[in-house]
Amino acid sequence: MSSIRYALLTLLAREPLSGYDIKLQMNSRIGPFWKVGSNQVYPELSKMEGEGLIRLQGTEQHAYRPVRKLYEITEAGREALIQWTLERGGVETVRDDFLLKAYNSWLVKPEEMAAQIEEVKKQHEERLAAYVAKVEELTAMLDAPDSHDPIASTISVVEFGIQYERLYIEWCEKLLKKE
Amino acid sequence: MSSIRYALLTLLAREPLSGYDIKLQMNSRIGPFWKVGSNQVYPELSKMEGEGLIRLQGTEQHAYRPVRKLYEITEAGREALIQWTLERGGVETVRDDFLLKAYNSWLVKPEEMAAQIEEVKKQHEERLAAYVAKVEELTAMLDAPDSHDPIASTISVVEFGIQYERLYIEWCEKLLKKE
DNA sequence: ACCCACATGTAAGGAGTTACATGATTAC
DNA sequence: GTAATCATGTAACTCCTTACATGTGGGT
Repeated sequence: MSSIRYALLTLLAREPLSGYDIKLQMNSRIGPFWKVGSNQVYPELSKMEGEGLIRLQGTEQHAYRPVRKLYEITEAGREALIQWTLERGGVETVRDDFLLKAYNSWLVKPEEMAAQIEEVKKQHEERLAAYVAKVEELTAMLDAPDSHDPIASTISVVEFGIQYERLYIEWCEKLLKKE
Repeated sequence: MSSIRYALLTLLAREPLSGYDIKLQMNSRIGPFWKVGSNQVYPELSKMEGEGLIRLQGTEQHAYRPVRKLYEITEAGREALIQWTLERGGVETVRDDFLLKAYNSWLVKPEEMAAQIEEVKKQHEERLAAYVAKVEELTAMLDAPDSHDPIASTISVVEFGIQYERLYIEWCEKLLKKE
């Protein structure tokens, strides 16, 4: 279960990063799929360093700022990540508040629900636009289609995001028609 | 934030239920969207009873078994649920392990990843079949299309599930082609 | 004046998982 | 005899969210 550590390793397998970098990438690149707060990143990095999954590559100091600690993945970390990647797990629960709210739509006035649906739809349209831009950016970076290129893997995942947002938007439209 | 209490109220708004009933319904009807364990259900029911959102409708005793406590929603509970339903919230994070694993596919041998993808695809196909059966069952129960019928709301949510599983399966197939 | 970006971290608490405890009954 | 179903509940634990704390420079 404990997947946050694999989320960190996933990013570190590609390039050395600081805790702050990881936090930023989580909230943009694989953004809406995974999120972490600083409270989880820093203690987890320490733990993982203690277990030999990552090591401190070096530190940087820019003027007045706190020391920036760059971590890199170790061979043991890479192996642990590969093992986890091939491990099988159960299907996840979706756990989306709005699905529950839709389940309650029979309780409220149709016009009030419609306003709510429109709002949710708008949020997902914004995400869709961000994903589409991301895929275009990534595709430009990838010259040859190669399944061993990390960028190709990233594109696949973001494409899932695009399909998901499209489905969500279409579903919202179907709900609006029913009201 | 997204608290379990509204999930309980959502079910109780439709019919009086015991904690055990709620647990069962969570793991079948709105199943893979939400889940609860008994550790959460029973304390939360007590809390909600104390706050006047639900009340004990009565108890049943079948032979040797523990007393079955049936709860029903109160007017205050209904109002709280309606308010929450119309409240706006942010978009949720998807948080699916397999998306992270796919993000790591560049690290592993294509044939090993393919086996993993096939396995995941199979799990989602099983879910899809369950949802399709559920929708058919619900549609048969609904005679007139009416947006104030709770069954209509349920169908909408399960239809989301169907679309989601289909998208997941198609995405798996696309991954397999890329390998 | 005030907030944001940078970069590390801690604290408090709520949410969620896994396992356990009771105890008779039915099914393999 | 082993497990599952019914029905309640507790215990121990991990995970995740929200907020705080530090401290300077740059933008509005």
